[in-house]
Amino acid sequence: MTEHDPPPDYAAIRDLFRNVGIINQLAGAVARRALGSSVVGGAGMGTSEMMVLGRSIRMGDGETPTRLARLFQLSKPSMSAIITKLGRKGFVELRADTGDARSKRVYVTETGRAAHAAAEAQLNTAMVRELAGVDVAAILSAAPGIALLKGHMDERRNAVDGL
Amino acid sequence: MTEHDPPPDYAAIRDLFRNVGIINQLAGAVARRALGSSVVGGAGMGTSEMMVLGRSIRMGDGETPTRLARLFQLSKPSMSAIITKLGRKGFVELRADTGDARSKRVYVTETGRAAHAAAEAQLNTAMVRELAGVDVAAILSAAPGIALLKGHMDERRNAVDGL
DNA sequence: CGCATATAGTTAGTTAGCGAACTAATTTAA
DNA sequence: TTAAATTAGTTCGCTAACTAACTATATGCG
Repeated sequence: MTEHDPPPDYAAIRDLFRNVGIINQLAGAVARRALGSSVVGGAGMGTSEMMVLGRSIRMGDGETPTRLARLFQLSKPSMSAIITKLGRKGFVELRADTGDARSKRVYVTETGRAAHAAAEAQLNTAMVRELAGVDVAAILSAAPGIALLKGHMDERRNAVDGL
Repeated sequence: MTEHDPPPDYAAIRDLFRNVGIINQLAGAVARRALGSSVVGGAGMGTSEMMVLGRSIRMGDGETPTRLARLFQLSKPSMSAIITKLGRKGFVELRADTGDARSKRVYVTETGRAAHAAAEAQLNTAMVRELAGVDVAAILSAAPGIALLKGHMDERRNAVDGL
């Protein structure tokens, strides 16, 4: 905290943030198009739904909506909406938490797992197509700095909000 | 284009995109808070308005809304809305294009320049506060890779949409 | 010329996110 | 032990983006 800040390079930092914003937007568009339709359960899947499904499959399901909201830095109402959509498609199931009647637990159904696998294949295909002809290693060289920045902002935000 | 793609590291790339998304979201929240109120003309300014104003001041005004939309990779209606807001605050002025009656030109007013300067100062302050205690150089090491990725996706999108 | 096509900007309607405020359940502490 | 404070999830209303479709002007070609 208490540091002798050297004059920060505003322009370079602003550029970085702006490029991050543009990448995010373009990547979102690509992902949306890839997921837009034709996923197993019919009707397609939003990128946020995909993220939640993926995390629940890879890291284990049974999380509460609030915990998922924090994990993805989304507000509780947003996560609530995402889970509702996943539920309507039959991709997740909400069960009551035995022992805390306020809480719910999110479980991925078999249908959900299949839909996620199909969607992930489409995403990977789109990603390969999107990155065709680019120096992937050069791009991945940005990963440590980006991870650092993300970690720092995460912490700060959590500090401000009191987790 | 025609390349023997080595097996791409899906997980690392997905991680990068996800971190980019989270940074974007958190940075947006910080910027929104910084610009939220108390800018010259009263009532605050959105981050997109700020971007348009900044570009028009730094690189020269008199662009058409459509060209600005393309520059920022926003849809025409979105840019239209941004310009309308800037106009209502008196930060920009729209003049007819002599020679093409369909077209308009966006000029930044003196008020707009003052508002932009004030807002930029607030943004820089917020940025310094946000990045306090972090290794800025390490973060900026991500800039080249990010710029490369952004450039690549820009090109691809323009190729797809036919500019 | 005059019609087909393309471009500039706007309008209408949708969507995904947010914050504020609410209800219900739990925990803390007087 | 009961009142106050906290936590989980939802509802409401807002904002800023999007796409699709429209109007008006420009351009290109038969």
